[in-house]
Amino acid sequence: MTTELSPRAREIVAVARQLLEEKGPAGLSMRRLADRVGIRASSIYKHLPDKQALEHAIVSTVFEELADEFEAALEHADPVGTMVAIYRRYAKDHPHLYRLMTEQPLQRDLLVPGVEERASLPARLLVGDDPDAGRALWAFAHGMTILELNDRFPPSADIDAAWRAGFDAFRRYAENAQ
Amino acid sequence: MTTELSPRAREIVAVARQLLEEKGPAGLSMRRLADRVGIRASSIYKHLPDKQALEHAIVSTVFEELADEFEAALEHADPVGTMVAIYRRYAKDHPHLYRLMTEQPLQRDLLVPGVEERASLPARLLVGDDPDAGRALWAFAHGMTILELNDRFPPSADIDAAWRAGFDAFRRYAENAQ
DNA sequence: GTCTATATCAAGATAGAC
DNA sequence: GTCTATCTTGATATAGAC
Repeated sequence: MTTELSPRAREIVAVARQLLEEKGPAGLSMRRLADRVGIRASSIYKHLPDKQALEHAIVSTVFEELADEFEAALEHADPVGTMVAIYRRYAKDHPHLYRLMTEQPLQRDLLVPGVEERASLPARLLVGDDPDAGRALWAFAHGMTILELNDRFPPSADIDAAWRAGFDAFRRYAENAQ
Repeated sequence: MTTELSPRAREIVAVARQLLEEKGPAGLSMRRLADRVGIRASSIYKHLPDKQALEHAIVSTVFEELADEFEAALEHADPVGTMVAIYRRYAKDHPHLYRLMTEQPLQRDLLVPGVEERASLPARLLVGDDPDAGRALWAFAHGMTILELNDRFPPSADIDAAWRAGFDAFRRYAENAQ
């Protein structure tokens, strides 16, 4: 459980997160992590059971960070647009974290309880009271984000325009539903 | 270049594809592949320069297969709906192939020339003459697909309904644009 | 075009001393 | 809570004989 992490474990997780952001998933090995922390790889296992736990602890910090930003966006004039912009921005600034967070099934019992819900609650508020449309919008945002990260759009593509088109489609959908 | 693959190389690629589908990316090693083919790992390098080339050869076969299915869908009454259904279905039936195809930047010079375009041409036809909306729809479809594969929707989510909501949003968007 | 043999490197994880 | 030493497993890839 990430909830009961010791202060020392939290330090290690913070270093691991930095390492991942810098070097990518292949760069996050227990040995390299230990090097940065200044201890031996075997010592990490005194603080965290295994690599999976480490990764999920990192993901928890990301969820918390995103949730904070989303909640702050509720104050803005256009919260929906702001949150989508935050989402896109965050992925661009932290591509490896974004991948870690989305590119694999989560083991939810390894997360800090509640963080996933906190980070997804704003998304559920986006499209009126329609959770299905909310998930569809999330899928669109994730699709755009990850396809861009993976360089899957042709060089000629106007990615901003694609974001606008999809966003408009969902906005109109939400308006007509009311 | 995948274009100039020898018949023997093609056999190896076909076995590799099967292996990937069965065991996932971690299961696709040169050794295991060689085992299945009935030769030694080192012999593979007489037919394919490296693993990257092997993976891109597999991806090319997938593009071709998908393109064929998409083009056949043009005959249907509702080609748009049919293609989206094909897309979703294909990913569900071949999750590892789908991941291989989408979860990394492609090195396009390693693909059979033209296959990517063939597979994406139907997608571009979906939303009128608006390539931005077409890309947005693709992003939506990919997002839904990969989030479902990665088990990222909560158990309570009605995934069919989310597909419908997003699809409706884009359909209405396309109708209003005309 | 296949083989044997090997280079090279890396990973996650554990045992047990201190 | 840290260490040394080690286990176990795996990978991609090359050299050179046949």
